[in-house]
This record gives sequence, structure tokens and C-alpha cells, in this order.
Amino acid sequence: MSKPTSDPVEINLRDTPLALEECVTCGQVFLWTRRPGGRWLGVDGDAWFLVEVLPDRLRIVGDANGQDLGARFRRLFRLDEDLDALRNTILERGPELAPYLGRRPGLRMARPTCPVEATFSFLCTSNNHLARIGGMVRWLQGLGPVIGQFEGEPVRRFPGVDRIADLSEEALREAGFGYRAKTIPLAARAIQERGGEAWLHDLRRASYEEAHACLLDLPGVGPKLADCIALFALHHTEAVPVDTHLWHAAVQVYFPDLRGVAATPQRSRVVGDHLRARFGNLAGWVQHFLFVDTLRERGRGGR
DNA sequence: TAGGGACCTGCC
DNA sequence: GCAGGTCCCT
Repeated sequence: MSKPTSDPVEINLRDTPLALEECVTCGQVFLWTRRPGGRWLGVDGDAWFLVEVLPDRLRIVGDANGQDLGARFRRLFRLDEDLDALRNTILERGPELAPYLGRRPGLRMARPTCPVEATFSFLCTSNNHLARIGGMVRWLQGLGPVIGQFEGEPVRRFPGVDRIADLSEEALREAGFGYRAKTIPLAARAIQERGGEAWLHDLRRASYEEAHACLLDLPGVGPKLADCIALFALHHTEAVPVDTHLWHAAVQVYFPDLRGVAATPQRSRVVGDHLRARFGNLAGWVQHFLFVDTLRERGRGGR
């Protein structure tokens, strides 16, 4: 229950490029809403931020539950990583990606603090469009504890695994979750059985391959969602979620023989393996540039 | 391993 | 009518 902490934090965008709007609307984090005056209100784990976007800098107020607000924001958007150096490394290994990176200046991968928030956000994305995903994730957020007040409204964090496990399929169906109403509580109960949130934290320390295999065992989680969760919830940057957009881009750039050919699980796996062989633990970053660029160029889409 | 259909909603 | 992942069945 807190008002913003006293002093605004400023981020100089010339030193640390960050295309905030692109980063919070491309389907990697789902708890950010546009506010009047060029501002964004966002939640990450137990922290919340109100970010004013100015031409050369960001001005941030909010509350990080006793932690340093600026440090939490920098961690969320990987501002401690040198974006120019990272892009240069990608371009050295893959000069063919220059047009994709060139169209996406300031695009960064998010690094959400709370694996529960990110995991269940991605469970909402299966076979779904960004517009509807946002509503579903925010409905779940409405079940979470209040962590602040902004303009008279409570700001809530995402609920824990136990709260989601208690939900009934009927309640979620009424809330418009469609057939995900069945798998979301089942996935929460499966995570409970494996040790709850701590199990997800342990998977951050496991290898990418092991984490991916464990996630595949959860109800409603197939190869694509397992890669989304591995990449964003667990920070395994070798993960390459292959959805329809990434398939399209990868075929254009790397598999011209497969133009017009439908993606299959087998062929999608080949795409991920190819990017890992070429880019190592930057494969997830490469996926991100290709995905976001193709999403923007082809119009609306899912995640 | 591939190929089919069902699932739920909103957009074309 | 179709897109978009997962699951189940052949």
C-alpha cells in the first residue's frame, strides 16, 4: 500500500536505448497500460512503475517494495546489458539480420522478476491474439494483492500459484478464457505438486534443455509455450519460441526452400536448433528481433 | 512422424 | 470464414 517513492528516477535514453512502448506492447510482458500524458503504468512482480516517456529520457516513479526502484526497472528491461554490443555480436554472426535489427532500434527483451506472473501470462497466449490476451492477464491480475495506489486506484501484483490453483474452470469460462479455463488451474495444480513457485525458480538454474522438458509436462504447455516460458519467465536466452510469425521470418531468411510450407513440430524444432547453432545463447534475442519485426510488418498477431 | 479435427474468441 | 497452439486420435 504505497504512494510513489519520493524522488523520480531518470534513465538517459542516449546512454541506454530503450523503446519502451514497443517493449511493453509486443507480447513479452502484459501488465503495462497506457496512461494520459505519454505515460505507462506497469507492474513487475512486487514492484510497480509509472514511466513518463520524454524525448531523451524516461522519468520513473513507483514503488519497488523496499528495493531500489531504478535498479528494478533496469533489471526488468536488461538496461545493464550493452544493447549496441549485443546487436553488433548478432550482426557479426548473422549479417543477414541487419534489416530486422535496423527496423527495431531500442528493442529489448524483458526479464520479468516473477516466474509465476510470466508463466501464467503465457498460458493465456496459446492460440490467441494480443488484444484478448491483455484482458485475460489483467483479469488474473485483479485476483492479486494490492501493492500500491495510483490516482485513487489500487495497483495489484499478479496472484500466486495457490490463488490460481483455487480457480474453477467455470469461473474462468465466465471471464472469457475459453478452453484455457481448463488448463490454467490444472497447470497451477501441477506446479503446486512439483513444489510451487520455488520449482519455477529452480528451473532458472537448470539447463535450458531440462527446463524445457519439465515445462512440456505441464497441462496446456506445448513446445512453443515451453520456449516462451523458458525465455521470459526463466531467462533461458537460448530458447526460441517458434510461432507462426517466427516461422515466416525464419523461412524468409534461412530456409527459402520452405517458403509457403506449413510449420510442423519437427520443422519448428529445426528452426530453433538452427538459431542456437548459429547464435548460441543469443538465439532468444535473435528470435525476439525477428518476431517483433514480423509482428509489426504483418499486422496484428498473437504471441 | 505426419495429418487430421476440436477447442474459443475476435478479427477479416 | 479464418488465424492461432495444444491435445488427442488415426
